[in-house]
Amino acid sequence: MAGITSQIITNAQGQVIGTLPLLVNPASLGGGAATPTLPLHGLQVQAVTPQLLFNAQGQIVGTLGNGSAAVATSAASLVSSATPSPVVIAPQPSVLKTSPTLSSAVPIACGDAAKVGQLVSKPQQGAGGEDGINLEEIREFAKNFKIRRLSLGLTQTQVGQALTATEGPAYSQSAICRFEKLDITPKSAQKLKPVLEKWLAEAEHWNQKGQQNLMEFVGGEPSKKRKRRTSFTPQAIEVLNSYFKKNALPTGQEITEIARELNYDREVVRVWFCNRRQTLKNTSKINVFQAQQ
DNA sequence: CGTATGCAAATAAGG
DNA sequence: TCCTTATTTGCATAC
Repeated sequence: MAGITSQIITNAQGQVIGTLPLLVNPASLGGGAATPTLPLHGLQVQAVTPQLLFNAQGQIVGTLGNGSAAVATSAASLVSSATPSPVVIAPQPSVLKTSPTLSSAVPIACGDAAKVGQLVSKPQQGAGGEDGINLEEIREFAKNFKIRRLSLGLTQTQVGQALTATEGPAYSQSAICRFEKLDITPKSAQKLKPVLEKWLAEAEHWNQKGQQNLMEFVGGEPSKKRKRRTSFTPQAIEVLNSYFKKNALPTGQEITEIARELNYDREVVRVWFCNRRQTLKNTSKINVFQAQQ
């Protein structure tokens, strides 16, 4: 049935590290939801480096040449086709419903939002998501982004750190990874795309002026926008849980005291209780439906 | 070492 | 100010 949308280049670990542009998603039926964007990425504008694609290790993993898309079969292993689905669909450990007996697709509480990677492979949405988001375009960009990032010889971590330095929201390696894999909601992707687009263009700009400039650009300064995630010690968790067991909704005064005792920020403790309540509620909700079996 | 991912901290939005 | 609900995002660690 479904053919191959493009050739996927993977490394030895089986991770996708790039693709060879071939066709653009033929899946769509007569709809012709063709993207206005060109099938070719307009990134060879700058021939900073040859038209070769390297991975972080400096291995040649492919070329960007127009026409002669010869693939260098060096140490890197190329897996063309053989992949049933163009986009990897995350396992999504969501509630499994293997029981054919009852086809009750009860939307237990808040089902997890579908990821771009899953959505993009579908023709249309049903109801609910009236998003005017161009998933195809995002998918295209994500693929493109990865190739260009690799061409600059940058890692996800470097991008994440650099992004934290520049204006706009900060993101971690995880975020970059998820964006590239499209393991995020369309909304998030839509928000991230312009940020990455702008940053990447700037990075390429500096790279042209010399790799030293790129590294300078990448090695920005802190400038954190989002509060760093707190990591509670196991001991603190224990204490918090014991308090929670006694009273899940402590007063402001009590929160203040607990925070002082554990030596954590008051706000952090308050949020911990909020999240704890939420988790408990969701968990029990699921159990109600999943009780049997 | 770089990337992928589970769990949950942080944030957004509406009371 | 702080709650709830829904969601986004990152630490820690597995791969």
